[in-house]
This record gives sequence, C-alpha cells and structure tokens, in this order.
Amino acid sequence: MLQKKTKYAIKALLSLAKEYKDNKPMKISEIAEKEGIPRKFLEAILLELRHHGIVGSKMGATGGYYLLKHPEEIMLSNVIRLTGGPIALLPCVSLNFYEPCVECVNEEVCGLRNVILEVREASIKILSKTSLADILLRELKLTKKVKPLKTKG
Amino acid sequence: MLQKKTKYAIKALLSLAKEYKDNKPMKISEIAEKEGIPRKFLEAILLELRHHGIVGSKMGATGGYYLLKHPEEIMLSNVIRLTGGPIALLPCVSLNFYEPCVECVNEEVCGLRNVILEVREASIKILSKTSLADILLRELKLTKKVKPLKTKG
DNA sequence: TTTAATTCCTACTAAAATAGTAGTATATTT
DNA sequence: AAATATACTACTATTTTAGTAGGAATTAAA
Repeated sequence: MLQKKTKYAIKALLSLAKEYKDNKPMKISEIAEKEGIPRKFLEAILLELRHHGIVGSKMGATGGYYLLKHPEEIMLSNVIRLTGGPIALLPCVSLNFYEPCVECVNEEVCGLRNVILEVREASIKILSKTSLADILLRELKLTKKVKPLKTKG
Repeated sequence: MLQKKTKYAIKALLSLAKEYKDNKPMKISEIAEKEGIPRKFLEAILLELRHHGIVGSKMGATGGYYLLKHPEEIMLSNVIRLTGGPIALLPCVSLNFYEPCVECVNEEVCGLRNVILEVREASIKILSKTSLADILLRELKLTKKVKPLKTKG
C-alpha cells in the first residue's frame, strides 16, 4: 500500500494542477483544507516535493506553492517514488528499495520473484504513463458518466 | 509491499508443493531451515494457513504440515489475501481492506482512484491466474535458460 | 507406560515504519 | 513595524510488523 504521505502528495499536486493556468502560489492551508490533509504534515510534504524540484514556493505574506512543471509532465510513478512509496510488491524486484532475499542463492532463477516482477511491470506501465493532467481528465470523464441526468437528452 | 509474513507463507507453501507427490507431513523446522524462515514465526504462519484450510497438519512425533489442495489450485492472490497482504495500492480500491478517503465526496468520480483501480486489476489478473505449480514451473524454465552450458549442444 | 518429538495456542515483546506536531527562524508584503 | 507566509529541525505518538516464550496437547516408538 502507498503511504498516506504519498496519497497526500498526489492530492496536493492535483490541487495545484487544477489552478495551473494562472500558476500563482497557493497557500498550504488552502490546499490542506480543500483536500482534508493535516496542515503541518502537508507542510513537510510540500517542502520535500520542492527539494525534489516538482514544486516551487514563495515565502512571505502572499506566498505559497506552485507547480514547476506542466501537469502533463508530472507522472504518478514519479510522485510515488519521490515520496517514498515503493511500487513493487517485494524488495527483490524494487528499483528504488532493492534488497536481496537472505536465502536466495540465485535470484534470477526465483519463480516467485519472476511473477512479482511481472506484476511490477504491469503496474509501472500504467503509473508511468499517467500524469496529473491525465488524472484530472479522468475526473472530468467520470463526472460526465455518473451524472448524465443533468443534460437535456 | 507484501509483508514478510506473506513472503514466508508463499515460500513455505512452495516447499510443500515440491513434495506433493507423496504428500506426507513435513516438519516446520525442516521448512524453516530450507527457506531461511525464523522457526517460531513460521509456526504461527502455518497455523494460520491451516485455519484457512490451505494446509493440514499432523501432531506428534512424526507430525508436520502438508497441502490440502493440489498445487495448481492454490493461487498466489489467495495466499496474499489470507496472510493479510493487501494487493491494492490504496484502501479505497481494496476489496479486503476497503476504507473510504475521509475527504472524498463521491469516490466513483475520483480520478486518482480510477487509475489505482486499473493498477489493481492488472495486478490481480496476474496473481489470480498464477498457482504454486505455475511458480515451480517458472523456476524450472528459468533454471534452464540461465544454465545452458550444462547441455551438450 | 514412559520418553521424545512434534504441533497447538495464548500472550507477550521488540523493532521499525508511519503519521503527525511543536516551535522558532526567515522572508515578503502592506 | 505588523501581519502572514514558508523553512527547517527536532521531536512524539501511534500503528504495524516481526518475532519470541513457554507450556499444553498429541502421537509414535522404545
């Protein structure tokens, strides 16, 4: 499972992505309220994202956070990695959290690892082609599907 | 990530699957040694698997554990679920560990959930068609590929 | 019938990871 | 100068995971 931290990070970035047109700083407290994230925790998360070059910030009275890249360029797989959420189901197939099994003589030949590797690849395939913009687009499409009564026909 | 408990469970079951022909009880300590699993921890895990009807046991001097189903019938997805390892990346798309997001008004319309759902489905697709027998088969195939020098040609 | 070897089971403990907070320093605008 | 932000370090609390202790019950064989 992804950490809450990772989920919060994604939600916060989506908040910023929604306002990307006029990409002016958005206050932490505003994001926190909108997305239901503990204020101080979000502060720490955004700071980290800034250190990773995803967002920028402005200090002072009219300060806040804003995206440093276009929402189409920020990939889900990346956000997950940067916030410490491993995607792989086992350490022996993880790129960023790799650890060998203590008892494995030759991991190239491990049947379990082979399956889990396949799962990881299937997951990465989806996550690395999905950007913040894609998620917003999905949201739009889903909303239309769910509430078709509002249209005339 | 899967818990160690889950990994140990799978490894232990694979040990039993290898000896499925004469499906006589195998001692905990034997499995533990072969697979590099802490003895007492494995004891607890196997007990749980027995309660879930995957393995049977025999007490006493010549006792031990054995599979209650054919290795082709024991699916990875099932073992993962039974040992408490969630497959989904977020609680809101998990069948067995479902929890709604606190801030979600309508989760049917959540773009993030929609992506994560897709990832889960891709993972489940693989895990629920892969049995213990399949894993052993993969092991066999991989071993052949990796060590082709042993053959004459 | 005793002994040895095993699983059964409850109840712990320890360690690690995650989630979240406190408080002060620093920058910016008004 | 006052008000309002973020920056940053250093905690604390909570939860989850991993693993252990130890005796009861069961079985087989000496």
